[in-house]
Amino acid sequence: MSLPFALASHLDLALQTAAAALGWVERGFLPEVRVADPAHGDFQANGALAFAKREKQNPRALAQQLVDRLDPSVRSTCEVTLAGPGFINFRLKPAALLAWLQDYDSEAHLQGGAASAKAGQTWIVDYSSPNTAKQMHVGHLRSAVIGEAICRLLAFSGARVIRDNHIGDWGTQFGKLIWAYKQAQATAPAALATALANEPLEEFERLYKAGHHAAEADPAVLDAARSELVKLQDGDAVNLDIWRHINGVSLAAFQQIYDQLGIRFDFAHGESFYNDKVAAVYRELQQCGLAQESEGALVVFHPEHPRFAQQPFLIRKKDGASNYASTDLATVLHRAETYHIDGAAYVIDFRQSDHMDQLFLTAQKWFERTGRKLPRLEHVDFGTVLGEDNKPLKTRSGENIRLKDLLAEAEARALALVAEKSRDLTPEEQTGIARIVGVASVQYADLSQNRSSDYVFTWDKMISLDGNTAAYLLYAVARIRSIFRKAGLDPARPPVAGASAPETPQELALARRLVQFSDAILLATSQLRPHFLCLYLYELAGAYSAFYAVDRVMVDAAEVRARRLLLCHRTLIVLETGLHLLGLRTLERM
RNA sequence: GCACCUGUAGCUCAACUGGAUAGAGCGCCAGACUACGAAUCUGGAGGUUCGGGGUUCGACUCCCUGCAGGUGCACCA
Repeated sequence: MSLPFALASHLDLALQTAAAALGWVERGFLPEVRVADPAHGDFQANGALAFAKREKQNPRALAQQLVDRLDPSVRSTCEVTLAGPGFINFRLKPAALLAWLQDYDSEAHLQGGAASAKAGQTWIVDYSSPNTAKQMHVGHLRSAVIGEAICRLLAFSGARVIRDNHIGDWGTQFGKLIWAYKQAQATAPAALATALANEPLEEFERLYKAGHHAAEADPAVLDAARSELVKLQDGDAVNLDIWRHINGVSLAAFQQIYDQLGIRFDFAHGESFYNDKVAAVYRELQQCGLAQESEGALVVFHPEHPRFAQQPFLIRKKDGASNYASTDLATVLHRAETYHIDGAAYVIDFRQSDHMDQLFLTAQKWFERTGRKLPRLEHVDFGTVLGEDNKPLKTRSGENIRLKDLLAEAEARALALVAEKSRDLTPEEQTGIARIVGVASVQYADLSQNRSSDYVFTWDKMISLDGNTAAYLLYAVARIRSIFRKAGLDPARPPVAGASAPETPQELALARRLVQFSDAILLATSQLRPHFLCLYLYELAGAYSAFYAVDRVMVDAAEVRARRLLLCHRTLIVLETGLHLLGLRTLERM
């Protein structure tokens, strides 16, 4: 017996075939197969209900007809029952569970099963995107963490994924910064050189603040700063050098954070990259009648829209300068033409929803009028990270919390816990474990929640080992690995020959959870919501812990031992695969 | 003022986009280690899903309306 990776879509297909024989497909019948409450079965099909409603017929009778036409192979793997007003329930037989588990025996095979969903597609993911000359702070966390998980989910589903860090490297902050830099160079060059050698990004940040304050106090400074900006934008060699220096330093500092989070971009095409591409945007949008002059600026209105009929999409400022609307439009075009993308996911704060809506609407009309094919554009929005006072998370003094400090504190808290719980490990081992647990906890706390809402950042809840946390999942992984280690077995080659089908309630519950991996992947990927995968992994780990508590693995009966080792091993690879998809690192022991 | 998001157990969150008896964790109560890691597991109590209407076999989910909080709305991204 061999079973497909995605059992739900397999059942879906079988039902569609049966429906076609009944002539229902033309009338719009959809099976609607989904994971069921375990009390009812493994999967359920609800389609007969909606169809019966439209056809004004008895849903239960229609469901019965469907079941009668079902291919016999379905009945050989599932118990099929009718329930309630017309639900069709499917419960996999133990032998079928075993067959699936035997087939999907490695991360590579799981991926092979999942890879058909987005095969042949190219997606670009636009995430993280901090501004240069500033340190990354807690406000940059979600885009980076969620964006990385989405990249991995898309790639796992078979897409070619391009990771683009759309950094803010062309903002107005550079005028003040360059002015202050030149000031410092003129008055205290040695101190400047030392500071830049030791903590370059901190120094640039300090310079920016100095420039900002000076400009506020003295209009002459403000003018000077503006003229530095104009010189930069006109290509002044000295200012360009300073600007490059700032960006280089910034990217290096960002990369330290990205290394901790396991992120590596394909490129970082910031706003400056699109400098020479915005003129074409102005020209085309005017030519196709989308853009118009208003109050000296170039804007796009959308007359059919309740808000954007009045609220302009401002693509060129009255002083002629570009802004992020212009560069974002240029970016859409560049990505579409250069990479032939099928879709682009913008992992950006919900506060920019208006901007994204206007961008997408404008791009859609622009592409339509110029005969281009528009890729799917998705705003993957997310809420704010709040402190326990339900206000945006800040330090006690009201500053943004630097991401560097946040991750360091997570590691420190994890270390305190590891040192307490795992006294038998060496200090080096404890530190290594804390590094992974700390960062994973931060990542998981963010990912496990529906990204649409704000979330409250609580140290205790995050690092704690109870509930839906990274540590709970990592602990489950460590316990499985521990069994193999103690038994002297290689988890890469588990001795599972002769395994019998799952039998005890806990074995069955665990096996059922395992075969639903594909559903979790599909759900998380199709909606670009990693929390669905988190929820699944948490439930899987829970099913494993329940199994572990009741069914001893290393028993004498060979067949029982083999099937329990099989369950352990498959749980291990699914947990690890899932955690890696979320961007987390996993552990041997903790 | 207009628009968008959010409102679910004391707290933090789920509920697969209209499906079956709204589920978890924390906290609280009661249990389980001389066998593979108790950082665990098993039970229990806890709900007018913000209020009020409506749509239908069926609503946390869709529509209308009110309330509360957050966010955005012409040159910063």
